[in-house]
Amino acid sequence: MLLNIRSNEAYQLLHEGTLALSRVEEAGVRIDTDYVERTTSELTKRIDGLEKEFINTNFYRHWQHSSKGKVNINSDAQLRHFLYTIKKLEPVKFTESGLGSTDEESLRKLEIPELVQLIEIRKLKKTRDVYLTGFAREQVDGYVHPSFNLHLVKTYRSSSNNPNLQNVPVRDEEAMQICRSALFPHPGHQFLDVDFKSIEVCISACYHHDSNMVKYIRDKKSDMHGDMAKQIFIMDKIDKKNHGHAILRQAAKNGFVFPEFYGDYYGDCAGILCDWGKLPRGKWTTGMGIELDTSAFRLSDHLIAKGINSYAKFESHLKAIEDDFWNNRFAEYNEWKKRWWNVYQKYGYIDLLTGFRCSGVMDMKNCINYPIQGAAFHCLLWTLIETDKVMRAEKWKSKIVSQVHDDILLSVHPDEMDHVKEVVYDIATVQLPATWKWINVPLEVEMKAYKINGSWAEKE
DNA sequence: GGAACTCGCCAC
DNA sequence: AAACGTGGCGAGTTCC
Repeated sequence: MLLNIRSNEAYQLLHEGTLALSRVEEAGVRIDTDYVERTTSELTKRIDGLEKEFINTNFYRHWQHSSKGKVNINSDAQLRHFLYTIKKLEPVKFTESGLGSTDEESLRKLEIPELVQLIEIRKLKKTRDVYLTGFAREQVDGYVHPSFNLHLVKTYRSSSNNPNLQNVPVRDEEAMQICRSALFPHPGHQFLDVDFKSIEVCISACYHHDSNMVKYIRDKKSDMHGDMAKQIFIMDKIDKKNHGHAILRQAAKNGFVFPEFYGDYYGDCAGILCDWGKLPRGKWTTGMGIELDTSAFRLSDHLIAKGINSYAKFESHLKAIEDDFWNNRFAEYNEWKKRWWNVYQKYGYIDLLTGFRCSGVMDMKNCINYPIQGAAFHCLLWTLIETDKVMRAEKWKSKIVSQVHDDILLSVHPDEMDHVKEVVYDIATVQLPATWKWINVPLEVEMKAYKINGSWAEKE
């Protein structure tokens, strides 16, 4: 990756960031090696059992019978050949190089029970082989010391390896429990997680200054995702305390707002939202899709009542919303996107607000996303550097132990907890915006403490 | 026979 | 036409 540094300040950020992250690496994260060993062999037993079950199915026998040599159930190539050439099933999607996909989504959509078993085996193997054995391999005297790199990523974000602590499962409850139960703060400490709230949305506003977007960020009573949920699901109001409303708001956020910000379009959003809501691609009738308030009231009932009774109608509904989103609600953001793309096409590069330059082959989505992702991460990096300075000056027992894009993980001595929180809060929300004058919206952080001596799976 | 590579998948 | 960016693994292929 070409590091193109355009200011002394940018140089200084990387220089100090590298030193601060080397201290994070040195501090390390404690691992319970007995737990890792025990759990690895438990997982192996479970995987062996599941594989025996799988091998006893007619599906597997057919697969083996159709194959020249011994079937390797871990081989996507062999599975692909069996499903799409031997059984002549129609792939639901294709890989980059045009082959039938065998990823989880594809296997689920084929609705073959044995493939669900295979998905479970894949998941457990990944948990065991990538995470648990990775931790065991990398640990030295009961601590892992992941590298945090600042020179590898073309967006000027960071990356992590040996082991990678930036992709430890969290959304999948079972995988999260298994992996994060291995990782601990320093003895007598507790983890503290500091998270910038919607930092990429905030940083995007620093580039485009869209007045409606700035209003959404500044006005705590406004609710962008709630407003989009109202529009997408045709509702008068969204009450965050109502469960049915809350899930619709979440769907609007993950199925429309973020995809649109990243450069996706209404057609994909329709697919994402219908998959999420368990609605089919064709005509909709009563009683379809996920439950809203009660089991009697389903998503299709709600949408049909609003005049949307098919996938096609929902898609054109989203098309109109997208049009309103970019040409009305966030028209200034949209103008910025066009200007930014023109700048790249004319000069061959774009500059981040933090003094770094992105060049090379980029499409329009890259041009929009790189500077936002990079500068957002630089807010985190600046916060980490300044926290590290205070930590050393005041000789804290507490340490910074990890970092991922908009999130800092500390191992905190309980006596220092209140002070650490205060210092980090002040650096992130007061000192940072005061230092980088281009930050034109308030920044917020959320802090979550974990149990004393508790693993990374045990929130307080 | 092993190193180095690509692909596909999947975790964030 | 159609989601940004990573790291790491196993399978399979190619090269020496």
